[in-house]
Amino acid sequence: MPELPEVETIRRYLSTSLPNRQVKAVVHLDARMVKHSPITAEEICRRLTDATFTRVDRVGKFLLLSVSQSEALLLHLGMSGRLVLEQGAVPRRPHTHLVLDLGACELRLSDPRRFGRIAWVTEPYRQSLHLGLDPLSRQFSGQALHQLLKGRTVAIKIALLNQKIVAGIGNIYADESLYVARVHPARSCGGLSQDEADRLARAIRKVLRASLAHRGTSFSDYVDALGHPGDNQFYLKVYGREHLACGRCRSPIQRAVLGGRSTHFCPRCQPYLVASVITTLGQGARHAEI
DNA sequence: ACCACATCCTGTTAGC
DNA sequence: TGCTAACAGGATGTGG
Repeated sequence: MPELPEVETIRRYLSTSLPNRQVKAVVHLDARMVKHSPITAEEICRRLTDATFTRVDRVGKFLLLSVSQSEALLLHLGMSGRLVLEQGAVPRRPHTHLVLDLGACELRLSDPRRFGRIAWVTEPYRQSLHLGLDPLSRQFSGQALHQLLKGRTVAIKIALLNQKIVAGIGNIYADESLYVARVHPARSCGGLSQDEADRLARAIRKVLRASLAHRGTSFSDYVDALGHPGDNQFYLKVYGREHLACGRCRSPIQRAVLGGRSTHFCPRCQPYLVASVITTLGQGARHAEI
């Protein structure tokens, strides 16, 4: 699933190859992929035709292919989206929903499950997308995270998936980050201490940066803009590792369902009860015995 | 404001 | 072996 590291890997390649390229023609655009767009698929085709890309940005898991100071093509890869630059002679994959003729090559978006999205956006982008902090931005810190989670009751895993709080984390990196931070995924997010929020913020950055260095996680569909898979799936510590030994304590990794999403964690390294509560319970038990 | 749950979609896999 | 049903999940919409 393309999350921040995967989308950023694609962005880095496209930002070296797309700017100054002109769209000779919109060869194909499936209107079913155009969602929450202020203009129709037909109008998107009109604005793209003969337009020249100026820059490529990422906001959370969204890609923004700008054609001017204030207008951009917005792409989201959903679950199974692939965005690749290919020669026109290369056969198109099934479920290809967008094809832009760039002269020397084609930019193609395919997405079997169609959870992705194509839209047109105008400045200011970030406000219109209602996204929270980018975890790789300067503003993201343990203190900022603690503040964002304060007063909420949802499980921390669910909060991390909420793009309005932090933008870019998906199911894989939520589980990986909580494992590194040693925080149980079902803990109420508002109940995290400042120290735990600090650990979690550091873990999120570490996990995302490591994945970026491995050019993303290719668990099922993800490939980069050249069609190559990433390597980070070989470095996952909990995701997809149910029943396998925890790398720290050898306990079997557990899988649970949280908010309808499969959730992987080490029950020993990520205790549901924090140390201070266990101490209190212990004292209570002693009192009870006396 | 916050939260739980349903919805979209198709390829893959588990189960009978 | 071959069919059907369950499962995977990001964002959004609805109802509480």
